[in-house]
Amino acid sequence: MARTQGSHSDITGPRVREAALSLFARHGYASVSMRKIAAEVGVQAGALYNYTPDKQTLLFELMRAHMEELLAAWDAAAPPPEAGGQAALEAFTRFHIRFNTRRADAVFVSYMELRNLDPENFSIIEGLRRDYETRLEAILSRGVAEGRFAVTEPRIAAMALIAMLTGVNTWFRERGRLSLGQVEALYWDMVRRAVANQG
Amino acid sequence: MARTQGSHSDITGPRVREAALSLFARHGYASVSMRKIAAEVGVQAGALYNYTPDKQTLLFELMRAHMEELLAAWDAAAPPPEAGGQAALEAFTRFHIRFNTRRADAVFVSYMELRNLDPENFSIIEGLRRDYETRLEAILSRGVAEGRFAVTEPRIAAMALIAMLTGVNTWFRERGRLSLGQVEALYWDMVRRAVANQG
DNA sequence: CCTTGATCTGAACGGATGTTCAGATAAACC
DNA sequence: GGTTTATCTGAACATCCGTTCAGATCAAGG
Repeated sequence: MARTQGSHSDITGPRVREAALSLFARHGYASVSMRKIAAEVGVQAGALYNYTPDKQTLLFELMRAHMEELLAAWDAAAPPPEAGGQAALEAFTRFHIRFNTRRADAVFVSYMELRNLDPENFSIIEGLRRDYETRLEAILSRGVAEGRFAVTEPRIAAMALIAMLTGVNTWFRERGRLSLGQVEALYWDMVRRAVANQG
Repeated sequence: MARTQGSHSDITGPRVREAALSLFARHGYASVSMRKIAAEVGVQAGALYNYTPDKQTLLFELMRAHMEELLAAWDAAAPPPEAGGQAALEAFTRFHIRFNTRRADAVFVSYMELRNLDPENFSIIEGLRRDYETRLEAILSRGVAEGRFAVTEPRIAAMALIAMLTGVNTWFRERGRLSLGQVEALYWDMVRRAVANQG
């Protein structure tokens, strides 16, 4: 087994993943060869196999790591259960925009390359995605129980809101006209009204 | 030039495009070889070059046709300008869901394969996409002028709503629990409230 | 200082890729 | 019915693919 001791592989491993993520996001998994990834790292193609058993696993591990970091980050940032549904929904909205815009490559790859996953790998990633949707669905249901939200189909509303929020990535640029805080406020306004009880 | 007379090429041309669209949607442009498309049509790979100059043009024409049909279909379905912004927004919402769910493959390809387009082809498709967003932006601005919508950033709201509506494609299935009409109603409810003036 | 073991190179493998083209095929026209 | 013309085949092309592996390299540990 490689990487068991403190050699420079502890550096090269992350560099392989970074190069792969960046290239997969820009050109697509199928269009990026192991030789191109190796060239980006400054190494020959064969050396990559010290860090991944094959190309498919490299893709899968990138996606799995991203989804698990997403879930862990939200679980760490979520308000306590005694907070109201409204507060939780605002926190979720702002969290999702902030987290996803900082990891645009990983978000992009985790969505676009699903069909290049082996069936077993696909269902694992799909399961993690469902877990994330379920977090939002629970918030919406809580708000309905409190009488503050009017949402007849919480699961579908959760998917709709996540799609809307993830869409920020297609146009947001760090140095654009609007700051991240302004974008969060704009979207939170739409989210709040979309599910509010009195409208 | 091929296809100038009434031979069976008038049949084969569309069959090539259908096979390519279906395969591109399922496996991705880069993963689908000309030989696989040819096999789906029941022909050898070389024969495809009677219908497209190369693989890139085949992809581009699929995307261009889809975007132009989308714009034409909306322009034909849009309420007259004297109709209110609210009526136009409802029409847009229902149109977008209906049109996109019936052409899931084309929608999928036109979004996922953008990075596999040559730069010139990319900017043409991007322009058509902007045209479509502008249609919705104009509706939102009209509603604001009428005092019925509260939208401070119509362009961003348009992109947000389109992202939400297109997300239907990721989960909607023809024979699922909800009919297309019910889905339209659910999303129209969220769209209406997200931009409504009084909330 | 010598051994150990992780890491990398460079070549090789079988196969797939987009595209071209000479020649076969067959349908449409005069 | 013979000719034209569109269409298709089947082979060939140069190139790239993921992956393997014997041997070189080189830093660390005893």
